[in-house]
Amino acid sequence: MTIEQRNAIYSFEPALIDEIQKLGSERLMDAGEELMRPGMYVRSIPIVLSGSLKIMRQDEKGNETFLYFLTGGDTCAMSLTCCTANRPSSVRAIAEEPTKLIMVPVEMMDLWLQKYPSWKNFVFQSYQNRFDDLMEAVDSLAFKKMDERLWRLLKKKAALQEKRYVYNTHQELADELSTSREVVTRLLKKLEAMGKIKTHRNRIEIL
Amino acid sequence: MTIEQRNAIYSFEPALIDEIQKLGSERLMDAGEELMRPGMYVRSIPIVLSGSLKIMRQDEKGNETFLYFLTGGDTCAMSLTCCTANRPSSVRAIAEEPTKLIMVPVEMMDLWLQKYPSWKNFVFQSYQNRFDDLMEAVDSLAFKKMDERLWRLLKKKAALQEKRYVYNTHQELADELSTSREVVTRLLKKLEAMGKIKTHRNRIEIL
DNA sequence: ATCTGATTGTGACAATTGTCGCCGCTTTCA
DNA sequence: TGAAAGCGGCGACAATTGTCACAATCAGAT
Repeated sequence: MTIEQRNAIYSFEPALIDEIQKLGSERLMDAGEELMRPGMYVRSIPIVLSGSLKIMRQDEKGNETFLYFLTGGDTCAMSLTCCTANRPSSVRAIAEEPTKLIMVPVEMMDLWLQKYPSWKNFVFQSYQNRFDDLMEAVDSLAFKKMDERLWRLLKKKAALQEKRYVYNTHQELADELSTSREVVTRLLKKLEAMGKIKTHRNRIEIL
Repeated sequence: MTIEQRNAIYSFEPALIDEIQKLGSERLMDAGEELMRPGMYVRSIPIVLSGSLKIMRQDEKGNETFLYFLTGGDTCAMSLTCCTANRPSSVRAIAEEPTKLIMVPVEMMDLWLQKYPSWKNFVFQSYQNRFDDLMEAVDSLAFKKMDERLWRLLKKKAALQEKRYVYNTHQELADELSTSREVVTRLLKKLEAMGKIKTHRNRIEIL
């Protein structure tokens, strides 16, 4: 997928697309590769062209919890704010699958905000979408029990790649839910008994 | 506190201050009064002049959880996005104490973004601050046990008004933490035994 | 083929949190 | 003054989640 195709979604002006292609640099990431970690200073804004990024929050002791996914056309709100304020990231971003990004230098942010209405819309739309995503994460953490959180995570992962299978170990899922491996194993058994999934090694089938 | 005094913080241009005063309308809220509820359409952007707003997330079943406070100079990021996109609010905003707001008509948003650099900075700064606040809320929900969440909430409430006393019932605290009254009572006893607080009727003393 | 490490399964138990019932005290208001 | 409602305290128990120990199974490397 190219930036032109994304254009259809956000109606970037042709001149803006030119600039993005001229000044931005493409980056290909393998699944599991880390784009950003807490404390890191970000000097360019990533726009996802294809694949997906998993955004995680980390506490001081290294515990993690999943926040949301970024997919095609999305950008990281954290980058937008961190870049402009020159502050370090407070989240971790990992490629969930092979992912293609275009990295836009932070210097363009301000200029384009003035110059291109579509860029301004894109930025504001991104903030709004990320707020919604965070609200969903808060709902899950505050109101749902672990079994439902696990089930929702599995469905979201399956939907991402439009596949029936989720390729994760119990430990990986536990890390994303900030719980322990045994708990995930236990709840997966429960979901299996309920007929919602079928477990395999390194792979879970959504029914 | 007037908009001029906040000006020192955000360096609003004099012309912008004039416009805010001319076009905005002041609103006084009693403690506990509701400014916004989920599903409500917002047609003006509130800027807090004095006092504080409590922002809560609600799920479909009416459970609530505290997200963050807005205090002097803050504005609601939800309003910024909801107004521009004409979408209903997804949070509840309640005055935590007697609170003075200035309500700015949403029509000004776009215009001022072009016209006043300080407004643009203000808006972006607000997004960033609210993101930070939400991250703190997520940390609390994902990584902290109830006793520490309660303790942090009490400290935050005390700091808000720079007082030793927090005037809340156990039930109110339970609602903000999305737990039950008994649990709060139990944990308050524990905090009292640890010498961190002293409980009174309708009032908790932070030591 | 065998070893090794990663993955999954399981039982027992502890800690935390949620829920119920009931009590006594205080405040409010009729 | 008396009733009702709100507030806080307490004990018992259930449900959920966290933790530990250990076994069984699978996949890949040598």
